[in-house]
Amino acid sequence: MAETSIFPIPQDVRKMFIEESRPKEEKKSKNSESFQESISQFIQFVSHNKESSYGILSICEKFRFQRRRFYDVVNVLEALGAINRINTDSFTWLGMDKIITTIDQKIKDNSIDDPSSTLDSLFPQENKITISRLTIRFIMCFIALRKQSLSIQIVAKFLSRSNKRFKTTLCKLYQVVYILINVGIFEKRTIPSEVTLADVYYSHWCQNPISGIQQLANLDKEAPEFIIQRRTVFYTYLPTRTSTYLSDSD
DNA sequence: GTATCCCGCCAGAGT
DNA sequence: ACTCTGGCGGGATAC
Repeated sequence: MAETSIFPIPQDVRKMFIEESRPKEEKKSKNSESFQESISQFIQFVSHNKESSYGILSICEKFRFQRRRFYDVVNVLEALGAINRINTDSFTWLGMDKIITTIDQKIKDNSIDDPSSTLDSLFPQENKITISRLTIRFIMCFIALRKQSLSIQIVAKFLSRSNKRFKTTLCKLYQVVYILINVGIFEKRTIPSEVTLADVYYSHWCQNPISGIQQLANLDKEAPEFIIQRRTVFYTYLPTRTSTYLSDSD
């Protein structure tokens, strides 16, 4: 009897199937309100405990994250600078306050407040739709437009304007929103399709005076013209005649 | 019908 | 070879 393998014994039980194989128990409702809980409990935990580093696998188990989902959470938080990945299986928690810093830096690096920056220059092509890049871009939309609320549909339409991957972009934006709501960056949604930036962040990123330009009123009304201009372009990306159903293309 | 988001396949990257 | 990562988007569910 050579190697073959009647049945390869799961040598590494620790990994794989942390959650993947659990839905054996009949149908058990339909969804997992646990994902939300997992996220907030995780944030809670990690904000208090000041440990040098955490293991991805152990966190998954501890908070019952489906592995695939935890990667999403980590990527979003890492993009925002709250987490730093050390290596496979471990990361450090830098803190929620790092988010402000991270975005502030992006604002500078990308000349978001430069009147000569147009929407197209600020949001270039994007073939791979990574959740981390979408996270940053989405937040940048609020800042570039100086808006506290945006329609997720239009944002998806706008961000996918070149790659034609509306469906995928929209799905991912929803994932990002879902996570960021539980992290406190976005507020709970009330109006369908509308996503609102939490006050603290809105006032920090969107109500600060723009460098060169005159002080601006924090009202949607009296924004500098270049902001108005961007908004005009942005709202060109029509209110999709709905369709999560029309997969990509078109 | 539309808005949300659950879910996991499978292709690449990493070791 | 293997495992780890995460792009991708079908399709179920909620409203």
